[in-house]
Amino acid sequence: MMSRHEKALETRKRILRTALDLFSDKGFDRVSVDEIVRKSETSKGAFYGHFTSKYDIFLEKFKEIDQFYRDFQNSLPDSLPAEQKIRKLAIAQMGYLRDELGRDGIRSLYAYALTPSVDNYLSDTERPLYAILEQLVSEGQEKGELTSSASSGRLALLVSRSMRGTLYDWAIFDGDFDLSGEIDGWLELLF
Amino acid sequence: MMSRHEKALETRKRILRTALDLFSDKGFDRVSVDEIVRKSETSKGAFYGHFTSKYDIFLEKFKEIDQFYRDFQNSLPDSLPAEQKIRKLAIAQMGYLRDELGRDGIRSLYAYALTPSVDNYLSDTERPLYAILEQLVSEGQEKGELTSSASSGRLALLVSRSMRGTLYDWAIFDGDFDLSGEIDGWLELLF
DNA sequence: CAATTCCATAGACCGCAGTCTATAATCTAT
DNA sequence: ATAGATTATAGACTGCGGTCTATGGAATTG
Repeated sequence: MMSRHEKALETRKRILRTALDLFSDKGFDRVSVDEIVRKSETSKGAFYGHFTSKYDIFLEKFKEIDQFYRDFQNSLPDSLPAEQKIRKLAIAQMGYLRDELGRDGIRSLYAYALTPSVDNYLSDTERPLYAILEQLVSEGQEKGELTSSASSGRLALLVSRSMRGTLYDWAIFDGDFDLSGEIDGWLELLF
Repeated sequence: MMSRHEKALETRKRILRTALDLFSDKGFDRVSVDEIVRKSETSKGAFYGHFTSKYDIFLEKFKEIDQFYRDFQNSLPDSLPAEQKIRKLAIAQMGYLRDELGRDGIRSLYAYALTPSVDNYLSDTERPLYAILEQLVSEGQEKGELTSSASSGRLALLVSRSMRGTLYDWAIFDGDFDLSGEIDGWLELLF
């Protein structure tokens, strides 16, 4: 027999699975919570017992990107100048987001981050992305490849802001430019 | 006697007035269309007859900024280097938006721009802001003050993207930095 | 094993933006 | 002036994300 707790985990998993399938199938905001609940044969009560919002589920998927960042960082050859590393990371990130979330997903994520009084993921400076960027910037500053006119933390923030700005524009301009090329040209100009 | 048309304009004005008052009073998303309709003694039918959405009303106000840009451009002394002009414009813009829309307003505007299939204002490259920026960039390029490694249109786009990125961050980071200072530091680094 | 507590879930319900339909007042044509 | 077309408006209605309440069965306690 299954314990109450085990059954609950099972329910959670079924909701998550169904939701992510539907999202990737129809796009985030063409899927309603009622539909998720119906298809997973659960209920609103179960849904909101396990997740704080529809977007919360979405974040589960988005958080995979943290692993992607870590893996990518490890795959970078040590010999590369820091500037190149940062640019490569940015390019890879853009490709990843485009393929995994798509314009619709980015749009939903960025809109959600604007919801008031929500601990949104984008503004969480504890994300691995910040740590990785800061480390790369520090490295570049030590080697004298990057300006030291600002702290590594600040430069990392500015780079991440560039990424957000580019992704935001990509979302509002209907994705009619190449994300990777755009961030690359941008960082080239910046450095 | 008032003509049908005149009465309609009157209704439109009353709705607009009431809505903007409520917005500035309580913040955009703490005001419901029902409340606007109740307080202006009209109806949903009237509301959506005159405006395509709740955000549409909001844009009416936002469009005032176009005049602000034009006025500001005219007030800039000719002698100033183009880079300085751009920075001054950016700083003034940030101050204006902070005071006129506030973090709440910016948040709503930026979230709305992400709504699918909406002709949003932010991505409208016909806005005066683009024309002004492009002109200033051209000027700087002619005088050799700015790089010519990219077209004036492209540089203007990148500057405007910087503004959006900064405003977006301001919104998601709870407005806990100084907008004007931030964009100034940013552009300084960029140029 | 019986009594009590706890908690995952079902689904009615709420407030919201936006749509649809009916209607009454005005405008146009004869 | 009257009949018919047009249109601004009222308000019922829909679909949505999210909340609240009730309940049945598992966990805990003696």
